[in-house]
Amino acid sequence: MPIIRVALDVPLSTLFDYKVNDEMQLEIGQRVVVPFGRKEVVGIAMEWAEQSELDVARIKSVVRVLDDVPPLPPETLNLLRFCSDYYHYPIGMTALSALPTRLRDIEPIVVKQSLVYALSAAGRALGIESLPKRRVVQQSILLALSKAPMSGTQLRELSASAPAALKLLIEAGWVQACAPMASDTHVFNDAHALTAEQQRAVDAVTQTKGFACFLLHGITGSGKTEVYVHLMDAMLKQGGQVLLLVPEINLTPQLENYFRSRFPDVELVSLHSGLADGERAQNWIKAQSGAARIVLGTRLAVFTPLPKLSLILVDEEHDASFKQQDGLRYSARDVAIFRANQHAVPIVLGSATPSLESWHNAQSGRYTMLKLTQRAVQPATLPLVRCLDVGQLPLQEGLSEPLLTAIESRLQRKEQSLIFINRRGYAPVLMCTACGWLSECKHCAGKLVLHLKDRTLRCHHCGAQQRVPHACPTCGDADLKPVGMGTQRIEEALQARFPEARILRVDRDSTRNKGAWDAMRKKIHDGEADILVGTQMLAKGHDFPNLTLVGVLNPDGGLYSADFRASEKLFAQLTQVGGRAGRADKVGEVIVQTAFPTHPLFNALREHDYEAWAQILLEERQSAGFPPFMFQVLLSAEAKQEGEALAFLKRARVTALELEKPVEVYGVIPAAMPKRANHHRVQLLVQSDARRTLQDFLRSWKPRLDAIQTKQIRWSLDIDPLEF
DNA sequence: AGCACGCCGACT
DNA sequence: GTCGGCGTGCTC
Repeated sequence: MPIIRVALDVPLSTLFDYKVNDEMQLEIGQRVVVPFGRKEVVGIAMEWAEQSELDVARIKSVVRVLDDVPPLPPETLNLLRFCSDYYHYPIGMTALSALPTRLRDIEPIVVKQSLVYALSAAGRALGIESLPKRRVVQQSILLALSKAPMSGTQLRELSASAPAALKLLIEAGWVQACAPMASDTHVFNDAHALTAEQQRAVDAVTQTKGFACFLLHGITGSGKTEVYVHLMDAMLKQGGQVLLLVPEINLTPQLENYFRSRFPDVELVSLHSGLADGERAQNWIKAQSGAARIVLGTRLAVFTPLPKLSLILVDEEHDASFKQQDGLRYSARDVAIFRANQHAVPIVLGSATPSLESWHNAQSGRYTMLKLTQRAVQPATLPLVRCLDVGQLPLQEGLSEPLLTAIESRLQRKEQSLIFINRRGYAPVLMCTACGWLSECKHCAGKLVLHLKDRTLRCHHCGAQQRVPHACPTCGDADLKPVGMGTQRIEEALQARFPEARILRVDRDSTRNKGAWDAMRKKIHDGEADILVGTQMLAKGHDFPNLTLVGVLNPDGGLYSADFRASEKLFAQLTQVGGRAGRADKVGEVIVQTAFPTHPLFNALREHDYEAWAQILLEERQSAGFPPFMFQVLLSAEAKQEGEALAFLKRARVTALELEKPVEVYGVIPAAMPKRANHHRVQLLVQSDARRTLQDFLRSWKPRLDAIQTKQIRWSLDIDPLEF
């Protein structure tokens, strides 16, 4: 009797053997329901085996094969094996975490036939004019369908009553439902002519045969998206599928609409964690069948099977959200590169501020550099960047007079200003002026942040909250002072200074409720706000057409940080937020308040010279022996008892040294946040100048780590870590 | 990871 | 006498 080896969602690095009845139609890559312990679970059939190493009596049988969805193709299984191997994460958990949740259920899914609606021959013959004008919704549906067929979901966006109106139109014979056509041609709304640089970039990619990795380095406003769109068009013409990865869910709905408007009759799906389970599974299925030609998604979309994959695009490739910070700690950008190689298709990494890893690879010739140095949009020049030395200037509630003056001039001209401060809340800490007591979290190593709006002290690490005390808990003194600035305090200070101004605060607190961020975005667009105060949430998202001033408050934490990537991140962030300033007829202005106005980061920012900055950072990294010149793995452990976590890592360290591999094993040190939610956190870094050496070491080390007795601790390995 | 089994303390 | 605490061990 044949044996199938199945991947199951358990933290063991093995597959599980099951018997398969002769009459059962089972293919590799299919989902199967198998008995496991005393439950039935879903697994993925990974490989056939001649025989099992186990006693035949102990082997159970596959209960049933799920044939609701075609099997995962061999490339996907290989991709999963690669990820399990490279990130040293159990194969079963790797494989199952790549499936949409709904497909991990033992109940088969009902695949919805994707239908599009089009004008019928009769409908075309009659013409929209013959429909009474007062049927507004029906009119708008007919108008939309006269341009291109649309799906039910797309039509629903026209109006809430579109489904009802559509039903009437179908009954009256105007409209018919049909399967989406699999034609070789598609509509491409080619609005603008490409610049010479854009055209060169497009040509370079379309002319490649097989795998190649491109780094598209384009300054803000240079039209990277236009390059993506033309590349998509070229690949769609060849009948291919395109995968576009973006950093965050926030951005997907707008991007989705944008690409729909450029390719109105092309089936496009999005994949991200914000979708309902059912919708995500249906979209995944459309991608996996090849029906969806454009797949737009966050990092999790990188695992979606795509039979006609012909191009991968990674937008804002430097963004840290491509790295998963728990479970399978993969980098979607790196996995995407592996995938492109595996499928022998080109991949384009786009950014105005590439990660040093990618920049280094482009410099050394491993990737092909494509540069967009000209702005494709008005104004033709980048914003003017000015640094204000806070050592020389008095601050009122964190704001200097020149910045306030700049804001005032915008208010007079009815233009918008954005004040960027990466701290939410009112003040980062509360202090007793008498004894020096600071509001600290009982459960974490961090400070409690003062939120005046609801008079609470809150921990941003564990979520603990308490009322603001009336007096110092240590000495009883009543004089408690907020120290430092947060978004709420800046909002308050600006409101006091400009009582007439309409100020909008945009941070995680103000956008928590569903739809709040969308509503704010609309307000900003409609000119219903004069001053925006916000965190990095505001750096991303869409263009604000009337914004001409960006003020940056206190970015200095990123200059001399213990985190060696902090200044790389800060430059990217400031470039991104600075890029919001300026409108068609007006060059933007960026004002940075800093204690270090002569820091090389600000020089580069003023000059808009990413390359010079990257050069400085690369030299620093090389001499310090950091990535991208070194490859790292971080072993982290956390436990309620600090001693337990320490003992585990010390044991792990000894084991590492005993292997006598050519890797550098550092000492056991506390994590950047040494205590979080009552768990003490420690870590151990190992690095090597070669990926292969590090992987070779890990292959020996991981099983030994698994063998160490771990009672009360949680530990994890992070390959190519971004956060420490 | 679940989810059992298993052997010691306070309750109807 | 039982309910239940979470330690340890297994899952094809």
